[in-house]
Amino acid sequence: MGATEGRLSSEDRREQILAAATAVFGERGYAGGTTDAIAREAGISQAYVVRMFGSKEQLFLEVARRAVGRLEAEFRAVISQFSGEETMLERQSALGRAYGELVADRGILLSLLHLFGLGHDPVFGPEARDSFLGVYRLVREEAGFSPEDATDFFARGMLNTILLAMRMPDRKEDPMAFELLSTSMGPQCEAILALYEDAPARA
Amino acid sequence: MGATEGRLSSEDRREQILAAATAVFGERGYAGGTTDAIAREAGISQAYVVRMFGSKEQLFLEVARRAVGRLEAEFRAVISQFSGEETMLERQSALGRAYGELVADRGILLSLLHLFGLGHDPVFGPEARDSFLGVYRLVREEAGFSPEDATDFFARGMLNTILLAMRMPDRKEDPMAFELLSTSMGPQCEAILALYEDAPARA
DNA sequence: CGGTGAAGTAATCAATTGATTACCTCTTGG
DNA sequence: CCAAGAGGTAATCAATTGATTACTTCACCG
Repeated sequence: MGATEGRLSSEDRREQILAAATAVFGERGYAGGTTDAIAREAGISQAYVVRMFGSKEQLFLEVARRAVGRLEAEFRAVISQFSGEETMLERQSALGRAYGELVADRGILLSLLHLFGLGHDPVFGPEARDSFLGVYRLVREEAGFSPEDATDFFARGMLNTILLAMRMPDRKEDPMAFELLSTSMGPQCEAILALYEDAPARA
Repeated sequence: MGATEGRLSSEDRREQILAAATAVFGERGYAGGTTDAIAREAGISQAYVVRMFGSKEQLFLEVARRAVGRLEAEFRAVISQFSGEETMLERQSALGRAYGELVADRGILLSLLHLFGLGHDPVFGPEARDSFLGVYRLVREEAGFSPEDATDFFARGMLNTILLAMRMPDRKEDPMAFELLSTSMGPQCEAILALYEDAPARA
């Protein structure tokens, strides 16, 4: 995301800022992510970040809504392929792979995790609950998961996301950590660890 | 935690500040939790909070270490009761109850969750990974869980913690939310929801 | 051309916040 | 009593940060 690009259309710039904000909020959370860090990541001025979205709060809301949108879109794409002939296990791993795809755009899942930590907030709290329930409803009703299967699926997803948030892959040489990572992430473990190698490490 | 108490010994005051900090950091996270909010919660001056612990960073470190300590202590207490005759399911629900106990002191689990979100941080990142691996090791080696059982156990714990962090119990009248809560928390659901009623809501 | 509107920024502001300092106020032992 | 040390705070600082404003630059159209 260097500063090498010249002028962009409002629409393109908007996308670029959203991408930068997703990365920054994903790493630092809402309170910890500054509009200045986002601006630097996008190669523009801090003033423009704020002006384009009105406020940091609005920007985070858009980041969160995009993230949920991507998650739901990815799930729906998989669900639409269901024939009704699959075993439950097949459905579960298909959705699991969809989830795995999202790891590539790491900020998406991490931003959502940070959103979920803001339940106390009068703005983000309701947003978090609505978002989570929306995805749960999707998996229950459209993917046809039982309450137990859906809960297991989300539980595993949350553990995987937290392992990424804490950068557990940094410890993959530790046998205990590797066991945990590969047990939790299952067959996608290798792919995810590989993806993770090019971690920005823009701490 | 009113301001009704007079002078306390350094030791008592320290405990009180740690309790206040656990609650505040649990709700707002590290970046979002101010030393001033902690001071108000403890009924003392902001200056004293900082002076007692040297820095906000040190304070959060102590909060996090205490939280992990409590979690491990609770687990060890349960594990020490194991006879070697239980089924795996019995062991799992015994540890699950131990986890449930900690919900009473809600800040503990939520502070840990926020710690886990700080994997990028040069100080808190390593702390988070060490802490998590320490508890995992405990469950694997001392409680005798297989990698799969341990992973399932942690996955469920993470989902439960996130549901608390996002205040999903506020939505318990929504059938979908209630289904999710009761499926994830299992038999302890009622007790946890009851505990949650007296949520401080000190947003 | 020239001017008009969109893209973008430098400069600056006001509020917040972690930290520091100098001071106050009890208690307690000699 | 009184000195000394521990508990504790008011006042203040410097840095950070989200937001605002006035300005600049550039593309394009008539």
